[in-house]
Amino acid sequence: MAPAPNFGPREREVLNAIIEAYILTGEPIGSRSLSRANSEGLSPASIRNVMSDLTETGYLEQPHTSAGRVPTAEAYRYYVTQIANRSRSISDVDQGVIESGLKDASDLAGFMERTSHVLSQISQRVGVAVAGGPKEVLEHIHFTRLGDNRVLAVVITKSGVVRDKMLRLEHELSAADLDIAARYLNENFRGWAMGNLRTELQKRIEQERSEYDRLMRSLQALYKHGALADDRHVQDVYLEGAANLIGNADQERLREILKTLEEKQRVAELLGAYLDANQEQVRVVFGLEEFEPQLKDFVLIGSPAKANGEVVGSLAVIGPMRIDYQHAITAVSYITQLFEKFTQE
Amino acid sequence: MAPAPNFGPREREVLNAIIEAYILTGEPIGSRSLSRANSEGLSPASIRNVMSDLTETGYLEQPHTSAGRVPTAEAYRYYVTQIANRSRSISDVDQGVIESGLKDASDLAGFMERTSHVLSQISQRVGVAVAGGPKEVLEHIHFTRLGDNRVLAVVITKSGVVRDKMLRLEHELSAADLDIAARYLNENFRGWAMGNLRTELQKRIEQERSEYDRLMRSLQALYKHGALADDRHVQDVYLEGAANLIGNADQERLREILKTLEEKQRVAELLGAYLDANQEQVRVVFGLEEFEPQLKDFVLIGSPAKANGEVVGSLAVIGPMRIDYQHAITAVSYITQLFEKFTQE
DNA sequence: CTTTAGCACTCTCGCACCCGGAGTGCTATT
DNA sequence: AATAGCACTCCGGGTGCGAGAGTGCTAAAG
Repeated sequence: MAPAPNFGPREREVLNAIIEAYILTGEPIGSRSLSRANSEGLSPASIRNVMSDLTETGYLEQPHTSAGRVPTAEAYRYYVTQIANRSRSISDVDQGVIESGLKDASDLAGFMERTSHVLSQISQRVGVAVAGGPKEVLEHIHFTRLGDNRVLAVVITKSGVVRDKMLRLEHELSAADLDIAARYLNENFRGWAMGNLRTELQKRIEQERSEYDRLMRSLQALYKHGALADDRHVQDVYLEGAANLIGNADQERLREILKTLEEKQRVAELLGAYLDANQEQVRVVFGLEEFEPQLKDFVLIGSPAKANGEVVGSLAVIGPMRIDYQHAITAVSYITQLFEKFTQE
Repeated sequence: MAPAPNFGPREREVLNAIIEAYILTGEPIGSRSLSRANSEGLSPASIRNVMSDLTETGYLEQPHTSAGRVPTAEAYRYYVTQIANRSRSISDVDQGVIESGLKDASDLAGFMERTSHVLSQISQRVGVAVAGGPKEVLEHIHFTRLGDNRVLAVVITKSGVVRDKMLRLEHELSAADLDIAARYLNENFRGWAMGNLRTELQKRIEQERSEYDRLMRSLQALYKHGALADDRHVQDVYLEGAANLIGNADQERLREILKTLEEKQRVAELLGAYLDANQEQVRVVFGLEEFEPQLKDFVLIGSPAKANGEVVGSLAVIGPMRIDYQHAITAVSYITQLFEKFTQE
């Protein structure tokens, strides 16, 4: 509750010890076992007093009277601020897992897929990687006639995301018309962010009142049918490790969670909502239930993925609050760096 | 066991009744309740005799003595042959679900994604849709320079699958070189199956001994780096409804199954292995454990998806043997027809 | 005033036990 | 051949009990 907890060193140590023990074992921690584990010597009774205080200030909970204590969301929040100040060097074994997992990724899609895999492996939770978004920059666009009034639009962005969409037009457009439209877009908009491009193009189409301008008519038809993709359909989501959630909840809850995570676009929105383009570090977000009630007591550990300074995706671990934060944070951080190297020209 | 079961009408009826009741309730079926449900009147004792026979011939099992009977794989196999002869008309409500679920699919990827969703919804099991494969026919290929020796290859197939791959070449190729290579491929190989195309191209490259042929050198570089995609990386897999498997197995088993289904390429292989290009109907496959031990006691209900006569993907429902076969079969069958309409020129 | 030891109390969990319900197999009867 | 009756089996749920772990409180010790 208190945003700036008034802990003495005693309280802090006990709290940290409880959190770490709980993350390890998953079972409520009692004063006796804690005193035994922590060789510093501090009798169970004293620990009990501290625990009692921490329970009152809302950092600990008891599943039932005469059970051990369990950390609350507030406790984890505090714990993470502690961790942020520690050394952030990644362990050798994690580094090995990541590099061997990502080494033969050749394209962006492959990199993202492997990233979600590696993240789930290291964290033993759910790994997510999202590619794309409205900030993506146009590299090249191409239209292909498929006959029967259908056109396939392929958009390639600078970071290497490829987006294709089949359009069903009302009227036939000739191959020449399509070529002209593509050339116009490539020449005028190469290097534009997709979001800006869409609004600008819309403006130009509206300004061009002469109904007989052949090019503009083509563009309008193509644009109207979504050749440049809507914001929400422009993201690839790679998600792995759902199986790791088994055992953390009862069946009904588990089913709800899996259903939620299966809606990949929703997951992409989640990351988008909580990860900030300006953030420099990995962010740990509690309170996901504000966005999605099913994810109560879950935590998001994520970072935007940048290519040449622009955000082109995000990486994250999602799981229950009982999670090895140190591991997860360093892993996300490390992969973020690899991503920048991977995509830089 | 017996490939041609020597059932009298009595046995057949009892067996069918047991299977249907078990599919409905999921609990072992006893003679008493069966006699009560089936108003035809046939005393529990008589039913017991029949059951006893069926147990000996391997069509029924008892979880333990003095429990009801449960159908074996053999029983389901037999049951499905029965169903194949019944009316295959789809129910109105299923039809509604399918059509509303698929109606605003504009491109192939969207269609397949919705298909997996709809299939999982109707069957209450796992829905799978796979797009692509070596039989896909080339419509158009395009190369884009991305700088730093990297080239993005985009392959569009006749049915609308788009496949992109980023290549890292040893030597730079100019935009002009890439255009020439793309034009060569488009002019010579449009309409070829990707599998044949690859082998033919390889042959031509080898025949062309003159090291100084610029075009062939470009093609070789592009081909070597997989511009035309390997067989196994050429398939998009859409899988939904994993959450529906909860409750059908204990936690450990469930975890294994989810892990297995997360390996999408493996799932694609599974469908490829059991669905035959020549089959005209929906196929029901038991004994998946031969392919993947984790899928013991699971069943595959699937069909290849054809576009203009060529197999370009597959649709299926996967789940435990206790499944509503009638529903699932008609749904897969119906969507297969929709798919053909959707893709035909 | 803080820390610690002691003690009574509480709650869960595992185990043994019992009993009712559902189902079976067998036998005698129609 | 079909059925009614009957003894038997097994699971599952409910109950009772004791061990273990943990707590809160109080009183003594530093």
